[in-house]
Amino acid sequence: MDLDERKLKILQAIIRNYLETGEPVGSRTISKYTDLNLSSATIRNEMSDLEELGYILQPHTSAGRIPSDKGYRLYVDRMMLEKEEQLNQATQEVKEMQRILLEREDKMESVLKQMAKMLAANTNYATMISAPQVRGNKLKFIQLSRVDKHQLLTTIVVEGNVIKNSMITVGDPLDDETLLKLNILLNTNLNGLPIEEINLAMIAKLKQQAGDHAGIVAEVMDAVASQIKNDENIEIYTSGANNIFKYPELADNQRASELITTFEEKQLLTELVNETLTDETGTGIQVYIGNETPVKTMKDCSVVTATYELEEGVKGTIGIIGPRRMDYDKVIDTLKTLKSQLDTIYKKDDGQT
Amino acid sequence: MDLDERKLKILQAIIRNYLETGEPVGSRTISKYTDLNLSSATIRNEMSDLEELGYILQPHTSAGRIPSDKGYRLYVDRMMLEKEEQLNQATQEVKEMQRILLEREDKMESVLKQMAKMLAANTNYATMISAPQVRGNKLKFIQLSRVDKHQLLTTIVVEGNVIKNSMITVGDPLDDETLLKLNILLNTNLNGLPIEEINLAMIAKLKQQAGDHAGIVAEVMDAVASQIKNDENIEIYTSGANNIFKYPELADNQRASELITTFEEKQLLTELVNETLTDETGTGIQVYIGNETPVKTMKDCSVVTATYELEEGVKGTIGIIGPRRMDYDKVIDTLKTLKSQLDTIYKKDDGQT
DNA sequence: TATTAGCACTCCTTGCGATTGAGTGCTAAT
DNA sequence: ATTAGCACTCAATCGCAAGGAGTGCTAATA
Repeated sequence: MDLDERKLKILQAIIRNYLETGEPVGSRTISKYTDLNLSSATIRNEMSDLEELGYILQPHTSAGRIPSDKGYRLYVDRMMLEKEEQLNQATQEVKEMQRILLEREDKMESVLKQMAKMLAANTNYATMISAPQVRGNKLKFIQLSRVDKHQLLTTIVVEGNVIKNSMITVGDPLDDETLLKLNILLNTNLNGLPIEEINLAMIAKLKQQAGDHAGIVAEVMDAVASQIKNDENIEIYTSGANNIFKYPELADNQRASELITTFEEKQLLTELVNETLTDETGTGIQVYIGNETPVKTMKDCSVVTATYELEEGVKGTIGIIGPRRMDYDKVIDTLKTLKSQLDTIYKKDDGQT
Repeated sequence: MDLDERKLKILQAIIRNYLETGEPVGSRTISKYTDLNLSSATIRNEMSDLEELGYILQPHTSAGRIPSDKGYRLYVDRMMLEKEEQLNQATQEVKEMQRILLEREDKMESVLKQMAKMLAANTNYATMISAPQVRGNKLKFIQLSRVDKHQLLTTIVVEGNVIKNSMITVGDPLDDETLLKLNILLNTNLNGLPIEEINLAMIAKLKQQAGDHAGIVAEVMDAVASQIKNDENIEIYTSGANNIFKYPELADNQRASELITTFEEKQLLTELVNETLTDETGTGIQVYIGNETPVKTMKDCSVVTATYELEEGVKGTIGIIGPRRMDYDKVIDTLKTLKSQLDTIYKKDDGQT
């Protein structure tokens, strides 16, 4: 037995209807719904077949049918194919984001939050956005400055203009000359170097050259190292977690509690980000249905993600989390638009910010 | 009619029992519960009085009594008096926090998150912590550095070692001498100045002295200004929002959704922080019961807050949000301990970090 | 006079059976 | 191959009675 055209149409009708209502859909509904002009009895027979094939299932005898994960998967895959080439134009909001993201100020945090918020408001689902991650971690600039007698400020800039500061407290005040020497020492040795390539030998050498001020060098290196650690700790912004209460199938205490924790702790979401960033498909849009999602607490949800690329190697993930019966069509459209616009930044003026 | 000793004891018994069970408590329960050895009938009479006085209320006829906000208030106030002088010693965890907070690195963010988490885990309520806020906003240090040909890095340090960076893109590369001049110009004019005192006249003067590079000065001033704006945007960390699901009276969709939104958006929580920071009582611990809380979405909750002071004028708020029938005793103890330990930092080595 | 025992009354909760209604599967007719 | 018709299933809903926790009131008691 195979999926002929008619079965497909019926399946589609079932899914569409279920997405709208959230209720199991019966044969009579479909017999009116589709343009096939078939009686409910015929539909019943077809539905029976579809169930046998695993595309739909019955919550209990004498109930209507609901799509299975397999059914959703088919539906989504077909939809993705249809959409393949169609590119929508960007809204004004997206253009504004583009502008601000390019500037890469510390406004970025608030822009991403705003973006998550906007998406959540538009879609009625929960959303998350990971801040763009810099892969190439070359040191671009290091500087020690004296803030007052006992305090030095370390400023570290890495490729992609990620800036990091830290304060160092010193016992004896440093004079200008020493400070200059240290700055030259650090910059000539470290500038342009990928952080990963800084090894113990190099640190030892620097310390030796710093003489009395080896302690300061050590603290600077600590600050650099913590940059790497920070890197594992992806920043993620979420919004619209409360939207899960709009879908009864997610709103019971048990599930809601788990989901809320997931959104609040964000730790688990990093898995999702890592997953999407590595597992590249052609389109950059990924759909996880139910158990397919890498985050266990979301096994009753569907997750649609898009990876965007601001500059070469500077990538982030946008995710929309909703119930299985999410409006895939709209969500994928929205993400596709957003993604293509964000990507445009990179393609427009290649390389340089 | 007044509250004699016996009425008070009965009220206390009702509240204690209700805190434990969450169920309306009847006269028979109390008659066994207390050491007063009174029959349930007597208790009934007293309860009737207590209800008339507004300390307790009945969800419906033929149900037991539950405490009213007024009842809780009396209970909490009395408890606070009893606790007045008793100071508990700090746990190991708190001591560790002390150490890290003192260093005021960018680790602070993760420490505060950790702290919120720990509190939530210990108490089974939702928690929030606001990052310590600097009041005195004197500029301590400004510096422009060249990162590459077209990019300048502005580093601004204000009192309390809050650091801010921003990138400035310039068309024509600046030579070292110009850069040095600009740095001297900015520092001699602005160093030690409270941000509020920087006015248009001063900016105009600086721009004039900067000549060709007035644009750069303008951008630096923007960065300084955004420091003030940031100030309004208090950083708040939350944890344990999922705990609200443990209390049926908060766990219905309507309420849960509102609360979750409050925790996620955090915007509303700043009101709470502002409230607590201005409205100082002696102890620094505040208890808002039900409608007393400044955040409307929490009208069915009780909120206990503590303000802590790391250095002079550097304050933050810790809050615990739970149901009305929260274990006030434990919560207040915990917060009191934490607060006193954090405050100790300030009192130990006054003024200087 | 304060306390208590007793009793009628209220009203929420629980359980249970009957009813309803949407939907199916099967069979026989078209 | 399609459809009409019918018996059957089963979750959901309703009504109702029983149960029980708790109150308020009254009259007896110490």
